[in-house]
Amino acid sequence: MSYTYKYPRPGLTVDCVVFGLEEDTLKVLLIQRGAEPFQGQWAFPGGFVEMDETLQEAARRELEEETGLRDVFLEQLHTFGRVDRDPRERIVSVAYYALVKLSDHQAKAATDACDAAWFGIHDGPPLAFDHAEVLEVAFGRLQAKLMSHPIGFELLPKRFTLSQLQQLYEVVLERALDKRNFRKKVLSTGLLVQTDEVQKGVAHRAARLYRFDERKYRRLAKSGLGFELFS
Amino acid sequence: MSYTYKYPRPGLTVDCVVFGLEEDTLKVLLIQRGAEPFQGQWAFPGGFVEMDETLQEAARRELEEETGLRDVFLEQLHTFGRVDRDPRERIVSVAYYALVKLSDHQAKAATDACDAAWFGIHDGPPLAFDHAEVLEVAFGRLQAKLMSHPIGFELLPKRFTLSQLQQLYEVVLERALDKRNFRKKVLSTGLLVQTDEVQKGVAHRAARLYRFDERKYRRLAKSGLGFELFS
DNA sequence: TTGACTTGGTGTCGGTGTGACACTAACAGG
DNA sequence: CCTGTTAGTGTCACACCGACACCAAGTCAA
Repeated sequence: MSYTYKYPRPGLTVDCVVFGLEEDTLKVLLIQRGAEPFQGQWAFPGGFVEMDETLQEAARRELEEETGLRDVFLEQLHTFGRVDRDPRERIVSVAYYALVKLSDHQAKAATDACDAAWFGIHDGPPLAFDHAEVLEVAFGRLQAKLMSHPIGFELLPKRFTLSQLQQLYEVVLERALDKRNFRKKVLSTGLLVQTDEVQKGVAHRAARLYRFDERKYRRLAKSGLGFELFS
Repeated sequence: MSYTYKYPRPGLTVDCVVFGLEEDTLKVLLIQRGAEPFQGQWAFPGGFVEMDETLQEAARRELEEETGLRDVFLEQLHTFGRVDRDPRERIVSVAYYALVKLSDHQAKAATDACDAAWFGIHDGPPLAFDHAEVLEVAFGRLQAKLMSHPIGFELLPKRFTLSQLQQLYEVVLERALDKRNFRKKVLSTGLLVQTDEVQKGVAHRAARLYRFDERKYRRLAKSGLGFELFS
C-alpha cells in the first residue's frame, strides 16, 4: 500500500517537550531512540501525524503511546522546519510542550516505557535532531508563560504549600524570590484557596496546604484576565 | 512526475497575515482566490512549502509572489491543523504574521497583484478556510506583542511623530491612551531618537520627527530586554 | 493683519505596587 | 527540654502609573 502525490511533501511530525518538577530541579522527559537515525541517542517523544487527527490529538496520542502520560497540560509551541533537521528526508515538526504533576502518581507510569527517563533541564544528554533548539525555545516559553499565566499549578500536586509554589517559581525562573513578597503577590490574586489540611510527616512545623481555584480563574480569564506576576 | 510514500501525508502550506496601518485603521492584506475551493472568496496569501526551503523562506516567497512585498517583519504565529480545514484534502498550514510600512512606498506594489486588497481588520469580507480563526489569533498576538516588544515601528515610516506612534498603539490596542503619559513612557525607554526634522505640509503646528534606535535596542535586548509598555 | 482653528508639547500629584528587610511560632526528633 | 528546621508575618521607601489642563506654534481664511 502506498500513496502518491503530484508534488513531493515533507513528512509531518509532532514532538512533545514534557516538563516535570522534582524537588528542586526542573526535568524533561526523554526517550532513547531505538532506530536510525540517531539510534541510541535521546529525543523528545513524538511521531508522525495521522490523517484523521488534529495536531494536538497527534501530540497526545504519541505522548501516551511512548510514555503512558495522559490528561496533561499541553500547548503548541512552535513549528520547526529546517531543511536538514532530519538526515533521512525533509521532516517538519510541530512541537508541543506539556506540564505534568510528577508528584502525584504519574512518576512511575511515565517511566514504564523503560527507554524513557527524566533529565535535569541543564544536564541532559546530547539530543537528536534539532531537539536542543526545541528545548531552548520550550524552556523560554515556559518561563515567559509562568510569569503571566497560572500554569505552574500543572506541575504541583492538587494541594501544595506556598513554599512549594515558591520553589517552583524559583526553579523555573532560575532566580531567588523573597518569601514575604511572593506570598503577598500570589495571595493577592485571590486564586489560591486555603484548605483545612496541613503538611504531614515533615520534621518541622507543618505548612498549610492550598489549592488553585480553577473555576474562579476561568471566570476571571473570560472578562480580562487576572494573573500577572513579576516583571 | 509524481512522488510516492508508504504512508499518507498531509499537504503543508504557509499563510501570511499581513498587517498594515492606514491612518486610523489597522488593515490586513487579502487575496481573492481564483480557483476552487472557495473560488472568488478572500484569503491570506500563502501556498505550499517547497522541499528545499525553510518555513520562513516559504512564507517570504509566497508573500512576494502573490503581493510583491519583501523585506518585511515576519514571525511565525501558529500552526493550524484541523482535519477538515481544507475541503479537498488534509492540509496543515503554518501561519506567519507580517508587519509592513504602508506609509512608505509599498502601498502600491502590494496591490499590484490586482486581486489583492487591504481591508479593515473588523470589516473584511468572509474568509476562506479557517482564516477567520487565523486572523483572530494573529490579531491577539499582535496586540500582546506590541505591549511588550518594540515592533510597532515596523508599521510606521522610518521617521514619525509621537502622535503617529500613539495613534498606532491606540488603533491596535483599541483603546484611548493619555498623551502625556504615553510620551513619558516611550521616551523613557531611551529608544527613540529625536531628529532635527519636523512634519511638512500640515495645516497646524508641525510636530518633531523621531526615529527608532534599532542598534541600541538590539544591544539592550541581548542583555535582558528593555521595552515593557502598559499592562 | 488678525482672529480662529488645529495639533504639538509640557508637569504635578496622589495612589498603588514592588522590593528590601528580620524575627517569632510551631513542630519533630534526639 | 534543647536543637534544628521551616512556617508565617508587617513596614517603609521608592518607583511607576494614571488622571488631569493649559499655552505654543503654525495655517488659513476673512
